[in-house]
Amino acid sequence: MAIKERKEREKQDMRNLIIESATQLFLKHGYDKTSIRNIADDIEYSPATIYLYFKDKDEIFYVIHENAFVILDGLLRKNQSIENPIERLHAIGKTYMQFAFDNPDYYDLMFIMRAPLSQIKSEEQWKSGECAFGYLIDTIGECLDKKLVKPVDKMLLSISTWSFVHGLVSLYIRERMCIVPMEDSQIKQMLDVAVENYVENLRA
Amino acid sequence: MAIKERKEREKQDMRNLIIESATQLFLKHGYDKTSIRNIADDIEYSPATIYLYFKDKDEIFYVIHENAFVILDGLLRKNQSIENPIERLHAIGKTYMQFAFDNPDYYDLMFIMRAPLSQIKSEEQWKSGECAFGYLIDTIGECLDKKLVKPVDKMLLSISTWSFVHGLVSLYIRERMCIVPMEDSQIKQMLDVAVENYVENLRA
DNA sequence: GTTTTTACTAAACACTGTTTATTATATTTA
DNA sequence: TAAATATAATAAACAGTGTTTAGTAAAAAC
Repeated sequence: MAIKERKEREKQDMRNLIIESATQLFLKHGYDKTSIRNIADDIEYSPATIYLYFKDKDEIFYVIHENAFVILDGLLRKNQSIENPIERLHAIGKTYMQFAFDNPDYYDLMFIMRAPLSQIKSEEQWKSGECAFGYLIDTIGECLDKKLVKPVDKMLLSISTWSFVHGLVSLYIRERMCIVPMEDSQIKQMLDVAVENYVENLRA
Repeated sequence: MAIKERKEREKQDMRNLIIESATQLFLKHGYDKTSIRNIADDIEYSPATIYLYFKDKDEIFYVIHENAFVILDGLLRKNQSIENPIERLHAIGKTYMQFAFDNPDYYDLMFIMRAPLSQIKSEEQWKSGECAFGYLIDTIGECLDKKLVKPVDKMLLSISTWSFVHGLVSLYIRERMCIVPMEDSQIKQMLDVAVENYVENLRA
């Protein structure tokens, strides 16, 4: 029954083809402007074919979403070599911010876009997300354990830290920082300083 | 030439009618799910008529956007009676957050939605936005002048403070707080504590 | 009373995500 | 090998979107 396995492989290949095309189009033009017909044109199949491999557009969204979390998680964990946890925390913040500026469309998809909840709400699926957030919690836990930062509830500090950097990044990405009377390069520089300042302020 | 004036009045009335209907529909179903045809049905005119009063959907978006900023600005300034600027800052943060939770669709429109830049980028139009943000800057300036908070660049602290609360609020509104293993009411409570904790940490 | 301007709309255009009925091909069975 | 069945792909349609165009009634100006 090698045919069944080949078919299974071909099915997965087709899914990969669709995801690759969708990701590329999405990173070039953004999610909203990537239509099923665009993807179909790109892979030279009819639009209806895509629905043989994915339930709907949300399911494609979700796979890209999952991939993005794997990428971010990998980047964040590259800071594991930094021994001092508060310095590591600082590096994590900078890495997170850099990821957002390098891949604004990924960031949008991950943390800003109104998400297809049916897919995301299930906790299983958030695994890689929980993983990245879990890494932040662990690092902050280490800072607290070693009394390097002022004592405070671990979860509170984790949410606060994430929210702080997300706030800076998302206001920038969604172009609300334009009310600040500064040039773009100056603003980006200030956002960097803001993260630095925030982490320094946590110190015990 | 009273006819011309009456016509002008009628034109403005029609614009108001459209905006009122659009706002009501938008607050009920969200922006994306409010179509020009929905508005047209509601006011009992043809869709094409709306284009005689507004250039496009973005222009309707922008008027609602402007109105929302007037509302928020008014709410924030109600805290002016609080004399201690750092306590006022705390109150402003809580008011901002309450506004977001009470009017998530307004908040979305104001600070999260991908905005029609053509309208918003022009600084004139951001007037009320600048006004609300200006009020934050002024309050923080007062805190700095009176040496109630640790010395730091005024603009940096203003952006940081805004970003912090925006981060908390926007992650909640766009349902990313679901990775935190807590119930909704607990999360909301924690967000409140986070703001309190943040302001306390600023103290000199 | 005739002309001109204004207010409005039906219908169309070019899109969107998605579904259905149909066809051609590949696989299985007799 | 030939007929029956299962699979893969698609053309066409459905219901929706924002927006434009051409045409019609009513109001205002002359």
